[in-house]
Amino acid sequence: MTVAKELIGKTLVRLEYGVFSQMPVRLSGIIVETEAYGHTNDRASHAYKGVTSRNRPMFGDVGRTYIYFIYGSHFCMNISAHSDRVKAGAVLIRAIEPCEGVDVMRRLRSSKNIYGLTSGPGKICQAMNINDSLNSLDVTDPRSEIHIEFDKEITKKNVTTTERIGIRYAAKKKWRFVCGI
DNA sequence: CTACCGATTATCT
DNA sequence: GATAATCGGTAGT
Repeated sequence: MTVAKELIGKTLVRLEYGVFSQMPVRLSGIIVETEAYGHTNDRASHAYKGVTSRNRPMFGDVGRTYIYFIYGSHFCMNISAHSDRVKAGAVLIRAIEPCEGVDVMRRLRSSKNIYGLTSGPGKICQAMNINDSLNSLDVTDPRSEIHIEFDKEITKKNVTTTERIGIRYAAKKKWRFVCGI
C-alpha cells in the first residue's frame, strides 16, 4: 500500500524491441492511478488463497512484474510489493499518462483518439505490447524491458484515495490512488 | 474433466 | 447506461 502511493507520479518505461521497426522503441508514461492488493488480509487479492502457479510473482521478490490474463482478452500489470511481515502483495497499475512513443502506442491499440489511450489496466498492456512472457521482470533494473524510473517524479496534485474498482469483497479498503497532473 | 467466475473493454442504445 | 465477448485459473466431481 505504501508502494502503491509512492508509484504515483513515477515514470513507467517499456523497452520494445522491433514491433513496427527493427530499432528498439522506448515507450513511457507517468503513473497516475494504482491499486494495492494484499495477502490473507485482503479477499480481493489473487494472493488471498495462497500460492498458485499464476500468482507466484506476488510471493517472490518485491519489485517484479506480475502480469495476468483476465476476462478472456485483457492483460493487467502489477508490481509485486509487500513488507517483510506480509508474505505477498502487489500493486495494480490502472492508468498512466502517455509520454514517449505515443504514435507507436496508438498503432498497437489501433485506436484513433489519443485520449483514453492508456486509461485502464488492459489498455496499458495493449498499448505497450505487454503480455505474460514479460512476467517476473525486475522493474528496478533500467535495462529491463519494463521498469520504473524513480528519479523523475513529477509534482503530484490532488492525490486522493478511494475504494478499489470492480471489487465486491473487501470493498471498504481505500487502496486506490489517483492523481491529477 | 467440467463448471463457474472475474482486479475489463468495446460497442451498442 | 447496459451488455456481450472470451480465456485461464480454481475448486469440485
